[in-house]
Amino acid sequence: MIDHYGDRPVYKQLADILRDQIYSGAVPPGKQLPSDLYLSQMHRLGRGTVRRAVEVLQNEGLVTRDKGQRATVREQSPRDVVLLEPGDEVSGRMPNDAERRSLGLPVGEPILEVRRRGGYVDVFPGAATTLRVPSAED
Amino acid sequence: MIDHYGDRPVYKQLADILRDQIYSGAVPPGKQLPSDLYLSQMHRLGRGTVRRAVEVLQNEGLVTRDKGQRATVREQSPRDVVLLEPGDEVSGRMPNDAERRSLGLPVGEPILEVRRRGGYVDVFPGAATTLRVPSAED
DNA sequence: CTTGATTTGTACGTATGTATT
DNA sequence: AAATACATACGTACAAATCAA
Repeated sequence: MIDHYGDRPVYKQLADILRDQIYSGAVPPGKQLPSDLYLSQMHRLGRGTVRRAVEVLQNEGLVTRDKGQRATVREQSPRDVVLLEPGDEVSGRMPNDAERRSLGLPVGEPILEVRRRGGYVDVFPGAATTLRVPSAED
Repeated sequence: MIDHYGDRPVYKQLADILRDQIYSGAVPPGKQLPSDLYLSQMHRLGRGTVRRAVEVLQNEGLVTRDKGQRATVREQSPRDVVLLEPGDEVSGRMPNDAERRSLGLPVGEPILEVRRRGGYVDVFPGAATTLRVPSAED
């Protein structure tokens, strides 16, 4: 239940509820969350508050949102495997808006940045890429 | 200038302006952005629209926000170096709210997830960690 | 140290436009 | 064509943290 008098903001409480439903499988990948209107009536909240809650999940990479469609639970992306080389250095960061568009990334997906020995840098979508350190078998 | 009649939403236009000021060094790391009130008057926008713009930059990891303080441009974190091993696999994702708190991560910082050969998983803050593939010198 | 001003955070409501069903 | 649903943008109000005198 939503507690309007507690310390935790209402929109985070709703985000917690919806996140639990996703983690538990009650709303599995590919399925949609209820509409803004339904959630706002169900929990007696303003629509803006509901939207903030869903936005939290979007920024966590759990759901995608498209205009006119209800928020959809993200499926696990098929991962490209990229082999790393000795001396490579990996870090993570969020893309800016232009990068996200040019790489076709959904909101909530980070970038893996690989700095190669030569000095140049490769970027990969964080949730759709596995960077692998070669072992004897490779 | 903000174009109220263009296709690009106003809050993204303002985010673009502020992002440029950060990238260009006009507002360097450690310095603060102008207040909501200043920006809303300067650009003739509602405060909510300004806050959405700054939120964009927060989710990109460019600024941190704390109640009562203006948004601050993030400094480059000192990076811990972690050595990878043969067979390790690296991917990236966003933390959920609980993870972010327990790891002490700012909003907009992704997690680097390292799956080790043995099967267990280590997580590191994406912007404060360099994962290094050992080379001959190491 | 205390007070008052500034500033952010949350939550509500309303309205309009646009995409999907 | 109509109903549903999301996206944007405005406004108001109050609480809480910070800052400055």
